[in-house]
Amino acid sequence: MFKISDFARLSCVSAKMLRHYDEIGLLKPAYVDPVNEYRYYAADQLPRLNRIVVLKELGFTLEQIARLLKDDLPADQIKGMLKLRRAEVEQLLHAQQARLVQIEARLNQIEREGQLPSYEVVLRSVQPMRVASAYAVVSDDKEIAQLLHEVETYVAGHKARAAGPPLVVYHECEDLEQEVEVAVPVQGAVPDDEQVAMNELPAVTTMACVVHTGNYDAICQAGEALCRWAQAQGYDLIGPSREVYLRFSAPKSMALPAEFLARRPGESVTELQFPVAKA
Amino acid sequence: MFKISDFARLSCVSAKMLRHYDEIGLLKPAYVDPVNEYRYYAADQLPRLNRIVVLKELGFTLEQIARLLKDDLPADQIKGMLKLRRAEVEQLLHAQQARLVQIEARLNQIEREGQLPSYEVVLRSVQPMRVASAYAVVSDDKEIAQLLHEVETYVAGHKARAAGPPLVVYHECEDLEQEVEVAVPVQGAVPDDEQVAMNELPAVTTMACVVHTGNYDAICQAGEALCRWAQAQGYDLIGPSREVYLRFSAPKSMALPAEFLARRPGESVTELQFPVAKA
DNA sequence: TTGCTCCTCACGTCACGTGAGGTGGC
DNA sequence: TTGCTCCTCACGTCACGTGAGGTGGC
Repeated sequence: MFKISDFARLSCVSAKMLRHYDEIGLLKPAYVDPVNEYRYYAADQLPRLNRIVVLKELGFTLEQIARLLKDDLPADQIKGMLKLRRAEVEQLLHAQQARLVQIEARLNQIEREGQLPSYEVVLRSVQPMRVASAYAVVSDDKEIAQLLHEVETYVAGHKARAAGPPLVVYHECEDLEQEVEVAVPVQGAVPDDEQVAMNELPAVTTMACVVHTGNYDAICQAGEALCRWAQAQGYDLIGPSREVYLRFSAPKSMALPAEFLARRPGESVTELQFPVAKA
Repeated sequence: MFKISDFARLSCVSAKMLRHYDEIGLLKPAYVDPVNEYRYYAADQLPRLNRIVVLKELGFTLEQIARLLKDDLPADQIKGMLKLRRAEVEQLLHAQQARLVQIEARLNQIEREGQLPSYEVVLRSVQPMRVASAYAVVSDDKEIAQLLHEVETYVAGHKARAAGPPLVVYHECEDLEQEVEVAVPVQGAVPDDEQVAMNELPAVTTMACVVHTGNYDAICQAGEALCRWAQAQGYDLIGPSREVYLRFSAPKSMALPAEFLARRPGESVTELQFPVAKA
């Protein structure tokens, strides 16, 4: 019989860990002195402890190890747990590889530009959205702002609550003529008129997003950053892109109603969203 | 300004996480209502949050992210942290790959034998050890047991405390003649005589160990398991092997003193130790 | 007798998730 | 007014590490 520190030395497992394994019932000492509660381990407990150590190195949790070490556990179940673990490790492996690629991309990028990128691209999935929206073919941002104002006024006029920031969906582009859908998410519904109607924007599984802050005229920079990112990561654009106005501040050149501008102080904040998929 | 749930929806970061980031000072809301403590976030806080999300995906801790986001952090430091992270990820990657190999080996093994292996091999490093030991050329286990008894008696006779289980080091082997060192670790020292002397067993960085329980005559099975393991893992034997008697029970054929046997009840437990290195 | 070893709490780790219980806002 | 949202605790996670404070063993 060995005292805990001797058994710890023999097995290269710390006394604290041995106490922990005792506590959770994974490896009970062969004998516990009833007077002073000293733990005593028998030599033939070492194989079990070694097995615990090895299974831990394979990445099993202590709870899983306890299950694996039940002596009546059929080989099929053991195989099942190993296969599960294998799948998890493969998963982790791919995640780490992806990480490594991202880190290296960032290192290269910082090498070139001397700082963290000005635009961060994040992937997310967006839910379907009920919107009041108006379609139009426009060639100018000013027209979009104007239309947006109209849709918002219409929604407000019908006592519907806006359920999120307004946005524009860029449907088709021919020459300089752009078909856009100017949309305001709403809870509930508003009646249709000739211009505004209730629509549902579809869900998008993988949306690449980038936020542009400041002068709206420079938003094309954000778009370029997003395109470069998609290219580098091997993503393709697979649907109409969106522009979400998280904070709206119209360029000075736009003559918009004063009350419209007053409600949107500070620099504009716009999010570009590109539906993408791996090429 | 957005309420926490709106900002959570926009960013795909849970409200709980936002509160957490507030608490640790990573992302404070732009405004907190002094009356009801409601948090309000500004649209232009989204780029920072996106950056947090992206850096988290790279595997940085929140504390590291906080450091990375200090606006006066020089590019060199950012590069340094990225390189450090890259090294860690590469490390993890290799560890996962090694794991995967081990898991697959185990799956194959269980496929063949229908159960977990009877012997678990573990790697550990062993410290140098002060021992009282006797050299001998033997051809029979019985002689070893006899010699061990003599060394133990000698140590006990000089009132030295045994500092661990006795062991045998297998130094050289020619034909059937085996040069062995029978050793008892001691604290302090004993005087030398013609047979027993103080020696130091060297440290071993990588010792492949396997525990054999039960009939000592079958210990060669453990040795074979260890050899197969070393072969499969690409390890070479690089020094004299050891046999540690964690619990000694002599085969019936050995005529050992009764008092010697009486102190060692139950089945014998022996650990084989092979110093190894990657081929 | 002295120092060493063992014991049992209790707290910390890391990044939140999950209630509990209570209050403000539309 | 009702239900929704927000708030602050407090506890749990996972596998221990790190003391604190006290007692037994040689």
